[in-house]
Amino acid sequence: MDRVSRQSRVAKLPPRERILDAAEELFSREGIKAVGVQAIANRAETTKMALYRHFATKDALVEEWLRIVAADYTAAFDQVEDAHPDEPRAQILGIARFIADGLPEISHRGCPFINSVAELPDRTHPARRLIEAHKAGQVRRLADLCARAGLPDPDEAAAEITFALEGAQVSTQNGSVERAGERLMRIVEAVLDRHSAPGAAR
Amino acid sequence: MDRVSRQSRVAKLPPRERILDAAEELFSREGIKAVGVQAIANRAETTKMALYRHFATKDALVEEWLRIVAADYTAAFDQVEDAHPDEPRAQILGIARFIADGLPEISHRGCPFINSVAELPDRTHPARRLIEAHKAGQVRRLADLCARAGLPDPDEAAAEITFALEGAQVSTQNGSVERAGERLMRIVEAVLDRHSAPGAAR
DNA sequence: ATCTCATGAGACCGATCGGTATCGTGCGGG
DNA sequence: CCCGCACGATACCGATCGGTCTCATGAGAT
Repeated sequence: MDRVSRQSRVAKLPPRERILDAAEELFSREGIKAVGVQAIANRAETTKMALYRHFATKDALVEEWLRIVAADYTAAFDQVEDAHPDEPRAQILGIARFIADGLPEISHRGCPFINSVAELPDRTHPARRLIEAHKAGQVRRLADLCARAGLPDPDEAAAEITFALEGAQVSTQNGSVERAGERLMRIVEAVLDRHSAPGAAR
Repeated sequence: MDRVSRQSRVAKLPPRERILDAAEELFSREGIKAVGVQAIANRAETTKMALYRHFATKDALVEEWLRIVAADYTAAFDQVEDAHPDEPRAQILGIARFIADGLPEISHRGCPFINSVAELPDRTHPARRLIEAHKAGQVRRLADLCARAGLPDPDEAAAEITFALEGAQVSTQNGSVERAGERLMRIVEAVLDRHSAPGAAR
């Protein structure tokens, strides 16, 4: 995610890095199918040949791009957890805050995973497998935090929080809900409260 | 939504209908960009020329397809509301039930609107405008029902329900959450309870 | 019986797709 | 010093893209 801010122009990085930067920019802005390898090479100020020297196929580049995005998310979540050691509730809220704060930037462009899955209907495609593994890992991670927070049904709580996180991104992308960030935070707090309330299991 | 079940083959419908049926099938299964007009014509057992006699461009066909899908959803919601006249809470739960019941069918294919937005990054594209208008209308509709149900903050409640509906579809598509339907229903019930509770405004 | 017009069939267009081959050049390590 | 190798530029490949054109045919209305 901090990969985007790199200036990437004057002090030229090696071609492979420039290609990945260009792919990040173009894939997340226009979509996978809408971007040709020539366009990526142009934006990376290199050539198609150089691209194919580092990546076997376009699909392999897509996969590597998604692998990096997933790693960035995971690293960001690690950082949030480290900021609140042994405070699972604060860690969950920190993750929600991280997504909420990202909404304005993501606005109308959308989550790269959600968008990419839409373009990868084949569940056996390596890139799609990567996304599904990443998302499943995030849900497990949330469930783990919920368990550590002492919630009696951590899987249910994690699922509810996940729905809210994904829904907030989708609804921001299509502009149907305003102030999605604040609402997202309120929802997550409410989920935590409801699940930790003693007799409130419906 | 019932358009899918049409047999559409032996007792041939007029070409325009067959083309729209083929578009529904292929666009929702493979995505917009992944499907060529030739493939649509083939599946509709007609020709590209016939297709272009009824639709000015591929984009126009995409737009018409989405218009029909949106109308189908709206009609389904109408039907749910009619089934529970003057019972806004039951109407809201009925809408959630409708989405929850659709999850297994949608499974791994995803919501056509969410998927299409991912392939339409240009917010001025007519098809994207149509989707955004539809989604905004659904949120307004939910907020209206929430208001009629006497909830003190109908916009907030509608946003929370919307997040849950969208999130459930996304998480079902990428396989990260099991039994999403049951969980969706529990969330919506909890949102209604929390917002109708007297002193519970945080 | 005839006229009309939507249809079906298929060739064709320029552009672009993902991917490959060729060749020149320049920089860095032995 | 010079040799190897990654790089850049360019041309090319077959396939497919969205979209157009021509023409034969067939069913319905008059």
